[in-house]
Amino acid sequence: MKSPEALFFTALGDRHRLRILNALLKKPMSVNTLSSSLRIEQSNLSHHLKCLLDCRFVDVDTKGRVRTYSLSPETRELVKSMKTYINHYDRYLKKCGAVS
Amino acid sequence: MKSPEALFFTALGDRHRLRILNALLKKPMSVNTLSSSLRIEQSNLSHHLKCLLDCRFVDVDTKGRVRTYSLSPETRELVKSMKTYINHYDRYLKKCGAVS
DNA sequence: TCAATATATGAGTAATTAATCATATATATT
DNA sequence: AATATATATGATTAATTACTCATATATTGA
Repeated sequence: MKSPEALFFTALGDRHRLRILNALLKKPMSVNTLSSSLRIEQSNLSHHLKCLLDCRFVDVDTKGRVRTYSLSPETRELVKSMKTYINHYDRYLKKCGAVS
Repeated sequence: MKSPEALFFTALGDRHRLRILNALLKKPMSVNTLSSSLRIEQSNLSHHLKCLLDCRFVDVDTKGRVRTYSLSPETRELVKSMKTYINHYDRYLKKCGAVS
């Protein structure tokens, strides 16, 4: 079983989940809105949202049958501070053959 | 193909690679030393080191046939600042069924 | 030069993670 | 109550990533 550290990075190391976080950085959104604006199929999206919610990277607010997801305040900070680091490694990352 | 962001997290989202970075946080080490102290088989270790080196998470210094790996200064900062975030999500991470 | 030591690499296999599909649940509307 | 809409979930399959094994390369010392 993975360590919390590895789980943390694994949970964030997915294209769709990062797109979701970036979208929520702008404003809270329902599943439907996320699905159509990011072009991620509903069921697939729900699985990713579950992962993000389980880890508390996002919060959710339910109104009737609409569920609106938002970034948790900590995650907002995290995502922003990550960007500066990623910027630094950016041009090297694609050279790592181990991950693709 | 993955975005630089996703590559960044994927490269870090591996148990062994994180153990390597944590070990190098203390002091630079040769492949041999890393292999025996972390109990990672030599060839497997080399593959992980290649990944970390390609991404410039580590630097290497070659003296004869001994190659000594060290944390790049940026990575030292990164690893430390990550720990505070990970601490916050720690108890939730294990609940994410999507990754194991 | 030959053997030994340290490390790296490529290819194949195993393990993990993501996507898909069918279906379930819950709420709202008629 | 019946239907429609929004979202979630479990199981299967597809894709990605890690591990292993055999072998390669490079350096050192006899």
